[in-house]
Amino acid sequence: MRRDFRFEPLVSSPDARHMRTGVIYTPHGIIRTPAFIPVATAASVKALTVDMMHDIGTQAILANAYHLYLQPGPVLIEKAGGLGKFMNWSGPTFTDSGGFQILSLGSGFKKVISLVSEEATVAIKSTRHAFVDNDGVNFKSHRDGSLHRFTPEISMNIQHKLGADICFSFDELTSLADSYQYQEEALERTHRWAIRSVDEFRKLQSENPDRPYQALFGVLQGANYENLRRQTARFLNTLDFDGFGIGGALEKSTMSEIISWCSDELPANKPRHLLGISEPNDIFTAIEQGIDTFDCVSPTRVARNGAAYTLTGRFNIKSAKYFEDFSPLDPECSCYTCQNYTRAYINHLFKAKEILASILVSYHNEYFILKLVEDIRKSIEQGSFNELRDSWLKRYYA
RNA sequence: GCUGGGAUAGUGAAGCGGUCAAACACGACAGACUGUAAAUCUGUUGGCUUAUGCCUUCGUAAGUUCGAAUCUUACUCCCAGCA
Repeated sequence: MRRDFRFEPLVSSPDARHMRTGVIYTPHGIIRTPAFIPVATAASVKALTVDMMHDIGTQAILANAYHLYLQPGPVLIEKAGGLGKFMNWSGPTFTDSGGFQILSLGSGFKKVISLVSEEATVAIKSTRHAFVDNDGVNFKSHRDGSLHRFTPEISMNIQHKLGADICFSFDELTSLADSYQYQEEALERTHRWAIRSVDEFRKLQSENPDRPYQALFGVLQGANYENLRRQTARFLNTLDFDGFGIGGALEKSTMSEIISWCSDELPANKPRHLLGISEPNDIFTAIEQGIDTFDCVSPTRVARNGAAYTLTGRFNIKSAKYFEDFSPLDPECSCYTCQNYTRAYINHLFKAKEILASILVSYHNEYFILKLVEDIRKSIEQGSFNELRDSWLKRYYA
C-alpha cells in the first residue's frame, strides 16, 4: 500500500516549544500549516459555493461521517466518486468519525460541550451511559428517531466509502461533568476503539489498493487530566496513525495546557489537528502550542445569526444601530463582501430574511479566519509571532 | 337612511364581571453560538424605573357594580346587507 500522505514540518518557531509551520501532502493537494479547515458537515460549507471557498483561500474542508451516513448514505457518495467529487471540491478533505455527533447530539445535545451545570451532569449520566457499551454506541437518528449503531468498524467503513484524504478514528467524547473514574474507563474504551479503527481501516485499504490513500488520525481524549492526556498521546503514537486529533470539551482555562501536554508526547513528524476551535484567542493559543490544523463550525454558524468578525472584535450586524451605516462590515477587510456591500444593506438583508445575508457574512467570516491563520503562518516564518499575537489580540479584545 | 357585525398594546388576534398590564403570533430590541438536530435558541417588549410597588391603558363620554377590556346608554369611526 502506497502511503500517499506525509507531513513536512518547515519552520519551527523559537517563540514556543511546539509551534511550527509545515506542509501536509495528500492525494488531492497540499495544506500549508497552520491551517484552518472550514467545516462542511453535510458535504457543504453552509451558504458557500466551492468557487467562493476557493476565492477566500480554503485549503481543505471537513465533513462528517455521522451526517453523511444518515443522509444521503455512504454508498451514494462512493458511487458519486467520493466526497470531494460529490460536492465538487477538488482539494483535500477530512471526515470526522461521527463519535462526537453521536454523543453530543441527541441525548447529549447542548450538554456535552459546556457542561458544568448540575443539570447537564445528571442528563449525561442518565442518558449517555445507557447507549455506550464496550463494543460501540447505539443511538437514535436526530432526523427521524430511528435506531442505529456505530462501532469503530462501522465508522471506518463509512469513512472509507466517503473517501476523504484524512479520516479520524472512532472515539468516545466525554464531558467535563464525568467523574475521573469514568474518564479513565472511557479513555480505555477509546484506546481499544483506536486499535480496532486502525485494523479495520488498514484492512479496507489493502482490499482496495487502487484507491487514493486515506490517512487516519487517532483522536486524543482525556478531558482536562494531564496524566490521561499524556497517556493517551503515548498510547496512540504506538498505533499506525498518520496524524492525531485532539478532542474533548476544551475549556478556555485549560486548553493551552492540554494541547501542550499532547504536543509534548506526539511525534514531531506527524500533524496535530485540533477539533472544533476557532475563536481568535483560541487560534493563537492552539497554534502556539503546536496545532497544525483545526476546524470549526463557528464562522458560518455565527454568520447565519448575524455576527461578523472585525479586527476590532465581533459584532452583530442585525443591531438597529447599523440601519444607516454605509460602511463595510470590516473597513479593513478586503474580502468580496466588504469590497462590495454595506452594513446597512446587510442589516436590511437580515431583517428581510434574505438568503444573501447568510451568504455574505459567512463568506466574510470564513475569509476573516482563514486570513488570520494565514497571517499567523507568515508571522511564524518571519519570527514575529509574539508581536502579531500581542498586537492583534489587544485590538480585537479591546 | 335602515339592519346586523365590529373597534383590545407596533401589527394581527384572544379575553366577555374579580386570578388582566391583558393569552398567543408576528414585529421590534438585546443576548448566546467553538469535531453544525443552529437561516437556530434565549430573554425583554405600556410608563415609572426595578419593586410579591405605584401609575396610565382595551374607540370616546357617561353610568351600573364593592369591583368593568368584559354589563347599560349616547356618540364617533369601520365592515357587510338592504334602501
